[in-house]
Amino acid sequence: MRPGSIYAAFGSKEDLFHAALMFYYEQLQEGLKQELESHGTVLEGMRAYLRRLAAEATGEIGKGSAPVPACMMVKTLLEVTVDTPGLTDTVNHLFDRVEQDLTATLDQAREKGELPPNTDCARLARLWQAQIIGLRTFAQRRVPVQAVTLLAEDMISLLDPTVSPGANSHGTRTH
Amino acid sequence: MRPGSIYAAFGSKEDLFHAALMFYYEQLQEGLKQELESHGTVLEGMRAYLRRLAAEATGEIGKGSAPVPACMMVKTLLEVTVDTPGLTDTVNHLFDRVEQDLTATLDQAREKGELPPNTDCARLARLWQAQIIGLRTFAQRRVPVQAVTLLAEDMISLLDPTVSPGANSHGTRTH
DNA sequence: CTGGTTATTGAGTGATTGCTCAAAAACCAA
DNA sequence: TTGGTTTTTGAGCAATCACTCAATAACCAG
Repeated sequence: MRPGSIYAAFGSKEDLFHAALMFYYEQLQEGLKQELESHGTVLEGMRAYLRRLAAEATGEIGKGSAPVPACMMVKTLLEVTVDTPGLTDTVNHLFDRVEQDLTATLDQAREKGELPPNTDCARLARLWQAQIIGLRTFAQRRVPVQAVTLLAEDMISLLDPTVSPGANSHGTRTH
Repeated sequence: MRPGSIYAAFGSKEDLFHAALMFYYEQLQEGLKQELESHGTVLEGMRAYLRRLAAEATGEIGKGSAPVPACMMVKTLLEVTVDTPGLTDTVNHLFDRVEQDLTATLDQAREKGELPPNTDCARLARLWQAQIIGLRTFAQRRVPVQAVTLLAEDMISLLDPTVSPGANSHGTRTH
């Protein structure tokens, strides 16, 4: 495809990028949905999603696939400035939607009794979002695969409402 | 300053960027050192550092200062590719150094009895690093200042070896 | 096959980028 | 002040970038 076709179809580079970002978000959403559907509890699904992100980032999925690159939404968030107001709005809107998705998911978990009834799910959703961002970004480093895997497990332990941190993975469990 | 001066001083755009990254890392290091020196325990210093990052990112430092932009190292990590091998090496080396700095700091905490003696400090350091990345990146979103502040507090609670997550901030403590 | 619609292309254009360099300016020890 | 060194500058150059458009090709219902 040459530039003309693309401009005919999308209008401008920014519009194309906008469409790509939307598509990317839908893929993210789909990935979480898949994990939630294939696990017994909501929290198990979310934990599986974190593990999946770690596996994808390290390229340890089908063993033949290349590592998934950094999160497009994060990359965009870090590059937008005052002179890209359209993209700034778009990426912020998408992050809001991710937050809403996670909040709704955690609300479900709370309703099912997987979380304490007084849990502030919006707040917990932001904590999960930060973990996802931290995990995927960390995975961009040139580190052993195991460092990413263990990081995901540590995050899962931290976010698990039934595990006490005195017995967490930085101590007794390893070495 | 015009391009000629800069090229005379630094050689190339990449060399200039390299020097800027180094300087940036030294500032990071200095910031952590300051917080460690002005607090009673190592872990208190590290918690204060997380709060400081949150405050800087939201522009709530002296109330007159603009929000600190996204982390230069993270932005670089997410942008380097196979055709910028020099920068890839540099940024990975700097992340390694941050990991070593955090590991050494946590080792101190362990030696002082602030952490269990069997703590895997390198692993815990990576968890801290991921929290810092997640916090600062999250703070780039157009969200209420309080969302960032609470996120930092939640991370601090999670990383606190003396607080049980059943009594964490997403439930009983708030609302 | 035909006519009309849609998609793709090659060739280009103006703006920006990364960089160079000779000349001018600033600096500075003797 | 002078002579030599260092810094800065303006002008410019090749390459890339974002984009356009007339011409061509592909498609497709009748």
